[in-house]
Amino acid sequence: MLKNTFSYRYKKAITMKTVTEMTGLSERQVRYWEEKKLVFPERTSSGIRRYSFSDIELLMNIAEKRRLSLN
Amino acid sequence: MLKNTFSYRYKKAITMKTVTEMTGLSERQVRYWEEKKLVFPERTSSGIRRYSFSDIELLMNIAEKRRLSLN
DNA sequence: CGTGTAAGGAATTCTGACACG
DNA sequence: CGTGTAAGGAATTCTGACACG
Repeated sequence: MLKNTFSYRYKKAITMKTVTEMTGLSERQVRYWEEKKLVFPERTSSGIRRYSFSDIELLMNIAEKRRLSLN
Repeated sequence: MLKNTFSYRYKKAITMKTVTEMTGLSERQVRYWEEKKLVFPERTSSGIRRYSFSDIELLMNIAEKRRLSLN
């Protein structure tokens, strides 16, 4: 059961559109932060990025910290 | 923490391609079982289906039962 | 540096239908 | 009944580049 719990959180299964909707970030931002080695999506065989819920939380944390540093 | 655990499992965030890869089912099968009221994905504003990990487990359970009944 | 955007192509998704059995 | 498939269109995703500041 615990094992499954973790797999839900870390399983890379979510595509870009859903990520931008859940985080409020733009595609550009999400890809840029990947370029900066802040997030590491997997890729499907055709090159589509797939993120985990954990990745999404990470992105939201980064965004929040950035907001705080700007104010 | 527990609340988050459940949200990972039930959050509708996964699109068709990933579902077919995780379940081994065809798109046709997944859509047909929806037609039969066995699974209930959400839809994005543009009409794209989104499934949860729970949905995927359900689909795998259905597939497994079907396999057993055929043997 | 961090992000928006237009460009062009490729992969994904959708529906309704026909086929087979 | 349950599933495959071809059709056509729409939405998504990708990369590399230019722009701005």
